[in-house]
Amino acid sequence: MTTEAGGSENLLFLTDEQLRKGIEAMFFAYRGFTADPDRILEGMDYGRAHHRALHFIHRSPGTTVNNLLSILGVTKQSLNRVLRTLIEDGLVESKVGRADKRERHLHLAPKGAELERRLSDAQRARMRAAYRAAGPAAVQGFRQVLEAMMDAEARRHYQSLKETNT
Amino acid sequence: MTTEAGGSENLLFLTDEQLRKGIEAMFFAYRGFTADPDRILEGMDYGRAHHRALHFIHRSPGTTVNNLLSILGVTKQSLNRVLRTLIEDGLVESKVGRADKRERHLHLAPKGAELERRLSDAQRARMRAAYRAAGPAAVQGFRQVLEAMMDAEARRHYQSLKETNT
DNA sequence: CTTGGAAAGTCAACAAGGCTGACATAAAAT
DNA sequence: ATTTTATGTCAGCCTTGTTGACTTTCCAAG
Repeated sequence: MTTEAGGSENLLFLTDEQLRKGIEAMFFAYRGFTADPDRILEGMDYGRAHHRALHFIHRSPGTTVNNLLSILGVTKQSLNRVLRTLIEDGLVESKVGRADKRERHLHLAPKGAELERRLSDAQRARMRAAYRAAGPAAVQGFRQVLEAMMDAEARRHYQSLKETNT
Repeated sequence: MTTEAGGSENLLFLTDEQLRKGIEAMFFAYRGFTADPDRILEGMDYGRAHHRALHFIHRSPGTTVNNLLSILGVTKQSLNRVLRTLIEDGLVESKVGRADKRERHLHLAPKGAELERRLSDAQRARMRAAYRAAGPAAVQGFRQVLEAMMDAEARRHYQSLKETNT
């Protein structure tokens, strides 16, 4: 109980209003976050679910379907629908595992890598602009709060994605 | 061009890897952000869309349908489906405008206020925990980056929502 | 070697919540 | 008097999530 009603700046900002404002920030920002890729995808036969699959296959080449399922947090039926079209259309390659032939290892084919790059470029451009506008200290705080907001399992996945330069 | 390739800590962190990590943080954190209210709503006849409507009606009592549409960024048909059930079930009251009788002004009825509070309590609890874990400085950065990530119109809406104590 | 169970895939059906288009009504504005 | 605005509603479609049932493949333990 070191920080109960003492009102160090540790607690002062935790009013309901402040928390609601944070909630609204998440809501509005997430819309912006998805807006650019969504615009690119509309008209194509793909949607946000395809984008997510491409993103994580790009990030973890050779990942298995099961691993991808657990990262994305959807059912295999839901992912399969998305993955099937990506494979059929030649954006993703599915290779039978060498050690365990039940597993499928997923890689981006050139077409998939190209679409992923287009989507990612757009999304990173917005993220870069936001980072620049807010500054380096803000970015650190941004990441800290988001990480603390994740469920434990999501945080595990998040942390295990490599980052070359923190 | 004061900060081009100079590598002050202004730009060093803007590698693609860092930006991707930010993108992933948004993805995983948003899942956590919606998880608790979603759990409360499952089994009820309501979903995330109902939650959003309740939230913003609570925040702006007496708001019109058109204003709510513009905040939520959906079509009137989509909102109407949600709003109709909330009104029929007695969670939301729709009052014909006094000045302009075409408008409907929306308020939470007691039942609606109670559900909104349950949902908000859960969501605020997670936000509070994340804020506490990350600390006050991080919170400021979090909000700055999110605000910079919004589309201009969303930012307008965001900023016009009152906050008693920044 | 057989068998249990994990990994993957598929089919069917359904729900939430987006969307468009068309149309109706009331009231305000011109 | 006419047009525009705010709202509501019907019908139909799409994406992306869900459950449940079932099959095939194949590793690994008995």
